[in-house]
Amino acid sequence: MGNKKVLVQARGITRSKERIREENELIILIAAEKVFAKHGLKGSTTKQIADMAKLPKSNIHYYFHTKLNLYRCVLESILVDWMRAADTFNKFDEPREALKYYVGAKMNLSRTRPFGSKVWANEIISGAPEMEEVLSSRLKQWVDNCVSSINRWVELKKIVNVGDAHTLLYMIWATTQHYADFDYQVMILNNGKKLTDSEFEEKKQQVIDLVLRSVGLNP
Amino acid sequence: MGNKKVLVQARGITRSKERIREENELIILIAAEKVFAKHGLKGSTTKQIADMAKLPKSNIHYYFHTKLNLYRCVLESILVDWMRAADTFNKFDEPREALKYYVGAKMNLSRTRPFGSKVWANEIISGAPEMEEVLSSRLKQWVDNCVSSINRWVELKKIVNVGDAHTLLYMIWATTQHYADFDYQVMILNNGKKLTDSEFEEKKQQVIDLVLRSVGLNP
DNA sequence: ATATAACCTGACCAAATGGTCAAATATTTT
DNA sequence: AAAATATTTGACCATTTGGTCAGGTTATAT
Repeated sequence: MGNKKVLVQARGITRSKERIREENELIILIAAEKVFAKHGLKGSTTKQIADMAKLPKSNIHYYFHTKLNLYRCVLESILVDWMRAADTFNKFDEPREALKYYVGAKMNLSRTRPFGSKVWANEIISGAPEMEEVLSSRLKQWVDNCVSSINRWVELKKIVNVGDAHTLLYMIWATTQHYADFDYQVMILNNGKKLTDSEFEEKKQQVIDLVLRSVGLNP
Repeated sequence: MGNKKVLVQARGITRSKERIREENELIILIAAEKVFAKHGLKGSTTKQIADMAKLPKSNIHYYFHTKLNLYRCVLESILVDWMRAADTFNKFDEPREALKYYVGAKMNLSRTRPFGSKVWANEIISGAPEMEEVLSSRLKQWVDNCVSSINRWVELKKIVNVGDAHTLLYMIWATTQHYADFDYQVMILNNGKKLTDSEFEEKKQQVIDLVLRSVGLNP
């Protein structure tokens, strides 16, 4: 069999260098997100991540050099999704719509990316050693903006006076993220069964209704 | 100087064996709670705990044998406080009082024992490998009871129909524990300053009001 | 007083871990 | 085709870690 033919055939099968890097980095990021979610930064080992990614450990270091760097990349990648969900808050002027879509978006994120939420939770619980800057700059700015919106709604008598707007925001964050971070507990209290998609949609609507009523809006 | 006198004097200063064990176990438990809160089970080292307790590492092993056993003891000790707070829920028949005191008790716990809350959060996020039994027996039973109370209130038209009572319960847990688990984030968004006692009392009242309104009660 | 039991701790060890490296293989460029 | 570049991976290493242990000190029972 001629080498050329084999090579040509191989071309169709083998991946280009660019794709190889892209694919492997993604595989590793996904594996790392799961492992970090379960064990935190210090508790996770590169071996565990390698096994989860079904790659040799050296390969992890080849693409991300150090565990800490990989961890930061995971956090960065999660941040992108979170910021997109955060945007929905400012897409609507009316509190009913803004809150409804924001809470919905956060609930969806907890459903689709629970490991990411857990990694963030772990990071914050540990005192946010790697995310200090993001928190006090990007997040702070977004929150300040958000707080202004809520205060304006209060002034316009569109919602009741909730006191400090942060309290409302924290309630929304905590409640929606609970379904990701504490999914294991939720499962146990759901008679040991994971929430089905339709069950989850129910909960989502219930959370939205609770939030709307909490600011004096009738769902 | 007679030996007897020295001995008698010494008696007043030295601790009895019983007290020594009591005191050291407590010192170690408190230190371990802090370290586990920050790094989780796998991420914490016995050396870190020893340093925090200002005792040699061997001493930690002398009293608790293994890291895992110490971790379980920390969880057990936190559970006692949590169960006490949980009791307040059933002390009142009227939803307004029951919810007010329960939310208040949970907020107080987040304030007084934030490290304990973090250890629990870490444990649940990691899939509750050590607490499976407690969750599916003791906690499940308490929650079932709680759900019944809420459903009864709905039937008696004392609160609005919240759908699944678990959703309300999760909102309360998540929101109150947020002030412990994410205290670092709360601090950063409070312009980098920890909440003062009076600020915290304000937030507590605001959370209570949000919860009451969320079930259709006018605070 | 003396024996016994509990407490204390530095020295030590086997296993695990993050990371390196050189050599092999695969793709791309010239 | 061959030189250059990128990927792959097993072998290896220094450090860290949970845990042990022997030998010491301190309190208590007889």
